[in-house]
Amino acid sequence: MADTKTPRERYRAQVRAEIKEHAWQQIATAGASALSLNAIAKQMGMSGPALYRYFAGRDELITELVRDAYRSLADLFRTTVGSAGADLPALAHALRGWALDDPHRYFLVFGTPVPGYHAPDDITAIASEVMASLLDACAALTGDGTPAPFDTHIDAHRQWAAGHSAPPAVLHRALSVWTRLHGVLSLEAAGHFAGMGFDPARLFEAELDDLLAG
Amino acid sequence: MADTKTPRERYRAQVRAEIKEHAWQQIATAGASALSLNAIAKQMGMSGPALYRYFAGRDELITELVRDAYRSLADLFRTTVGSAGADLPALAHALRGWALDDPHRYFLVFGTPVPGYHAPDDITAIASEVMASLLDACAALTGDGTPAPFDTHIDAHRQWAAGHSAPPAVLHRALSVWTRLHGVLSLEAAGHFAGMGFDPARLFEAELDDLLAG
DNA sequence: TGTACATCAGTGAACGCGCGTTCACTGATGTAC
DNA sequence: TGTACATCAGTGAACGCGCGTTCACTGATGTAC
Repeated sequence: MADTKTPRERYRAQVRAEIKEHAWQQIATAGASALSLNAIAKQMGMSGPALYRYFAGRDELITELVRDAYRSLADLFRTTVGSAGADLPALAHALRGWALDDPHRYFLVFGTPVPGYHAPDDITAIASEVMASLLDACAALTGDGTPAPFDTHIDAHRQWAAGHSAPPAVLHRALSVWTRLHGVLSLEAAGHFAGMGFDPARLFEAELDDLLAG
Repeated sequence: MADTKTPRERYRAQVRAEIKEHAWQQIATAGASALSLNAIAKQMGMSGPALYRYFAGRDELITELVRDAYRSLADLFRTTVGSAGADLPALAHALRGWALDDPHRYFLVFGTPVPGYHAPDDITAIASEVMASLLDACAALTGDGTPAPFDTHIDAHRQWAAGHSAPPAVLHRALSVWTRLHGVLSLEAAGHFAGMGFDPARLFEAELDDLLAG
């Protein structure tokens, strides 16, 4: 009873994975809006309708990709915390690597949502895993920053922290880290610094340093 | 010689404007990738090919929309500086209003660029008008912040500042303001704070306060 | 080990759709004498 | 003021394309006796 999967199940899983690989390749090239089932099938040497054996349709495939993207980020954060401890710079650099590794994947998660699309519950659960790692790293920082008026507000609305018992200053810091890193990364990933001349990596470091000192 | 435009020219300009209005409406609803010439024509009660009297094609229309969006932001910043002075909070709030007024317009300018699309020169010229207002506001701030290692780097790569004679700390601050406000605004505009419970406006204010104090 | 049956991956044709774009043409508006 | 002509907005048909998706079917793989 070493492997309860039948050969057919293993074959199915393999083809599903292959479909997703081609889907990612397509997204990396032209963005999520250009994702096409027929094009994937053609790349795999199959006919279009064959994919319907593996996914109910385009929407299900996209949802699966979003889930995998979140999952990969959550895993990355977890292993980073596991090896480097709850270290904010380590998380920040992990995030940067992940974002620049496949910018379109980053935007699939943190960019404009597909109009009319609402993420299923299990995806928001993975999202709060990511947030939990971030909160841990923020809680481990020594300086808690200066208390701001926002902190009392955030203390009253902390359900997004998913039971994390952190003081409001830490919650505030986690939000700040998220928005500020996203600010630099999304502009860099979208190519908005191209042609400006400076090195985006240095701007990222400067932002991170300020974040740690603040 | 009060108006050198012939009636035909004025009619053309009016129809062009009407086409763009419908285009914006369509973008505001479903994003830029869903923009369709045929759909616009149908909305205007015209046949599809008629639009080719006014735009060479879809690409030219989109370029025109991007230009207008930049133009509207540059004008907004200019009039803000004109009435409130080079006041960073005033610019920040103007930007926030502009972003939330039409999130998809915001993303058309600051989001993922259309794959393979490169902005013509006059658009980057308008973009540096926007940057100039931002630099003015940053230069007017009293505290210049603590000098960072990044400042020497940015001093060596300052061509994006378009001749603005600001010390490196001001350039750095301007970049920081841009990335940080974009971080909060893009996440808010894309709806990523929805369901988290707190008030995005307060987070924006907290970020701005910290930006002014830093 | 062999046979009968069920499961299921994949095909090819088809449907309906909307897209951007071209082309020849009509009919109204403006211009020149 | 009237006539001849040029300009140009808009139409309708057509082209070729790719999309997501359905359906009936073939042929291979696995299962039960």
